[in-house]
Amino acid sequence: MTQPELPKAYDFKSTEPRIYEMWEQGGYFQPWNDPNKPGFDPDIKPFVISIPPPNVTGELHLGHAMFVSMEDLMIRYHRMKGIPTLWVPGTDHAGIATQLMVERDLLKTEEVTREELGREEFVKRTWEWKKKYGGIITTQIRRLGASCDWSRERFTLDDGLSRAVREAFVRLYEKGLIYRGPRLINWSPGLKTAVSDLEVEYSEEEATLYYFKYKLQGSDEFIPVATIRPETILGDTAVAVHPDDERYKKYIGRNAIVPILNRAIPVIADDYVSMEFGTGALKITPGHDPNDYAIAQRHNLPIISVLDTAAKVNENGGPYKGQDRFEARKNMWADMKKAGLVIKTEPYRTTIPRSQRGGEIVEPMISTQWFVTIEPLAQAALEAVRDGRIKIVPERFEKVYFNWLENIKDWCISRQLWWGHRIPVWYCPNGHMTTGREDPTQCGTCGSTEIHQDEDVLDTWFSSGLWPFSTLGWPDETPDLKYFYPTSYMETGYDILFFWVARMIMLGLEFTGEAPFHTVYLHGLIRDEHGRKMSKTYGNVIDPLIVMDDFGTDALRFTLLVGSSPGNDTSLSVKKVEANRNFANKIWNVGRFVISAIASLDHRPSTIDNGQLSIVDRQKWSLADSWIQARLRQLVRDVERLFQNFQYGEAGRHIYEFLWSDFADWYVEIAKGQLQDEESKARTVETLVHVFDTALRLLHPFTPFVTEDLWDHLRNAVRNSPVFALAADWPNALIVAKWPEPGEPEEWEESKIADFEEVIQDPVRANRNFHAEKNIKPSQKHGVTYVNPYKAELFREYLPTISALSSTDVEQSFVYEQYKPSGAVTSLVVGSTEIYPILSGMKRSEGDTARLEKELKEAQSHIERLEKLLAGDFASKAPAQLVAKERDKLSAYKETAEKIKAQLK
RNA sequence: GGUCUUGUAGUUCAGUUGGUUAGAACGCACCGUUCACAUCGGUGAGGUCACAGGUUCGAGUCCUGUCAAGACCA
Repeated sequence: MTQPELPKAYDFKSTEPRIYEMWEQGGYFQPWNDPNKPGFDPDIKPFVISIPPPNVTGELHLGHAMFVSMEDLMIRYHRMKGIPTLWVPGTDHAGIATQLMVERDLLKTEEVTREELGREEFVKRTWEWKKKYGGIITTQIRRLGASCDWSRERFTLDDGLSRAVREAFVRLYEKGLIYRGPRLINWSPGLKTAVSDLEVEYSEEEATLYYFKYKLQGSDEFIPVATIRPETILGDTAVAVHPDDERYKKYIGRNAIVPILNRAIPVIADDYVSMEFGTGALKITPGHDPNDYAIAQRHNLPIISVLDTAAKVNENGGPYKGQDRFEARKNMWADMKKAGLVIKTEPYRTTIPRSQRGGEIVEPMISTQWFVTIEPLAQAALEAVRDGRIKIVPERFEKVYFNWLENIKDWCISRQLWWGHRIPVWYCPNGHMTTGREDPTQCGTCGSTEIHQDEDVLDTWFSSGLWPFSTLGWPDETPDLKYFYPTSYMETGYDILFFWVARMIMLGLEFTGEAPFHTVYLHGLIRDEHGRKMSKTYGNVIDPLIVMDDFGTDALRFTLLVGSSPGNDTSLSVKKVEANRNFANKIWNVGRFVISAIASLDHRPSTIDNGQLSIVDRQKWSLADSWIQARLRQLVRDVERLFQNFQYGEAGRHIYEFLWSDFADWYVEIAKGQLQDEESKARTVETLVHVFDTALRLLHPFTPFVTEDLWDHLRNAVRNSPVFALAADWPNALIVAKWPEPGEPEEWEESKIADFEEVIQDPVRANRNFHAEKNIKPSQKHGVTYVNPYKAELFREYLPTISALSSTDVEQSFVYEQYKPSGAVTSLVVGSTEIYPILSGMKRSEGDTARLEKELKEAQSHIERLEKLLAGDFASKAPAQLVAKERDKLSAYKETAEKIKAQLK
């Protein structure tokens, strides 16, 4: 049976879409145990991940590539383990981000603002925008190979999820955990909306500290005060000093006069004021500063707001009314200067609150907003992690999580936007509020029909906080919710631990009574090759789509997965991706070799009579066969252990190492010889198939495309060959092939590995090294004499293998237990083996002697070190096994040293 | 100010119950290719594991401190 020739290089461009199509059409992304289908077994525990929903109108960036690669790996691993596996995909409406995008576009294309368009029309346009561009991100996620169940795709503004949001709001409202009221919040003047504490970023910047005089009423005395924001003087309602401050004690209880406005305000005493800092006196602006707000609460001070929603001075600002906050600052200071109230200004480094979106300076303002009373929710969320119901990987983030929840403030959930879930509360002219699961037609208190709905929408994170269960049908007790909830892992970046993860935990516990997942795995952020943040200004942004075009999805995935460890940032360079493209190509070519070997079995070999495969008969294995099988068994164990510990990168490196260094560089080279021999041919093919098949399975979660495609070719080749029985229980696609099960370590593994190293690897390396050193070309075949007192038999048996791998002449080579060369000939010593290349006219040179001396020195230093070690407390206190190991090492070094000494005589 | 992370080869990083003079990739130097692969093979150079103490028979790994870079929270 002839196989169609595979191309010399792996062609990811044509392969990836074809394979993805095959998976999706094959229904492999759907859980095999499905509560909506016949034959469902509720007792089998599923593995579930909810995708961190990307912005519906977003474009793929490396952050997406990272989480998709990581989650797909987790999903594929569990799927191959035979567990019913569900990965729920979906997108987020991303209130501010999307609204801004649409607004910008409308302004550009139609030159209209959203206000001109009106709310209804604007929301309609945004939906159109979503329909037009909403598919881009999911298409791109598919390109990454994401094996999520697209039949269960959700969007946060879908009817179902909107109903969940409504239900959640109403329940919290009815429980008294949601309230509305004026509070000091963070206001974004550009976006004209409130933002939560989390959406404010603090950056350290150069600012100016303004010192001025707060005159006391009816006197020329004054208290010196400093401020960063002079315009807020307009809203001052007190001057505060420390109660023990000798300088200002006498003024407590008197009145001070607000500059320009000439309002009288009290001088108060409060412990909060630091005597050492600045002038030791503080102006209190409760309307525009959180600390001042707290002080005002303690002292029952009035609160004056001096800015409007655009951060322009309002009617409380007297002459500055209508001026922008920064303009008013300048003008006011000039006026104060004229009035002789200015002391000085000095540069000052301070933290400035800026909007996470857009970067404008956020203004603390008094505003009527909706809040969630967070304390009871936070307590429950703390408890869930403390008692181990939820585990965070890596563990150190638990501390960060505790810290945040222990100091949490109420969550401002209303946003003055149009794109989002509108707050389900209606007001009547009598000031009553009505909420409910259905839209009311009249006021629930007074029955008035003149009701209108709250204009605001909910914070985007309110809906994403419900994501793990809202996507499964909550609040309905759907079959999906019953079976797939709680989910298993929550995998995401540590940057949204508070924004998203903590809120999912709080809301999940509140609404379902259960932790929404049992494990939180946090990955790091991706930086450029020098560890810098990627940003458009630096111009160091790597576009995953271009990388995939150039090197393939597998290469990108492998790079991200292997280059990262839990919770740590990772640097990505295109070079690394290129190297991993080479890895994909390497596997491809190893596959071509294995397949061609299978195809070369043109008749039924005697070794596989009666369907009995020789693979199970270890007696017939060559040393190389045993070695690669032992290494494979080790690999399977290592990978399993590392996966259990979330060490995915390390697992990937092990597989890479095995495939490239062990399998391709050694076993395949040896197999070439074994395939020439009718006696060993079939057994070798079986070994090649078994090892390669297993390795492909292990690698599949990392690089799904190339492994799936190769495995398909492999299976076809096996099925059409005399060794067809090897693939008897293989399924139709690698994606659902059985994950290799680790076996207990067996006695023979270590000894075979040791033999292989001593009899094959070490001599071959020694010969190659010698050839490189002497510049001997592979075509210059020569014989070699090997001398080993313990394993001469093995050396004799594998002399052809050693010779083939080291380009020496097997016919002219010999093996002895004992041997005394005549005269000073070239020699190599490795372990207990002496190697004498047989070369006419090749006498020992100075270089050879120098090399031997260097090796002797090395051996002697080891001997010295080990003798010292074994003479000390190590021998009595260390585990016996370890001591024995070191003793063996010592005697081996001694033997080597003796042999080298003999050579040098 | 508080908490945390990182500091290992020229570069980017591994190195998870402490086990014995440290690994990979890329880069570099030299050699090589008829039959899986130049997206390749072979050989080699390159590190006092930031620094100083401590615990231990034994420390890159644990503890303390210092220095440097960074993150988060105030």
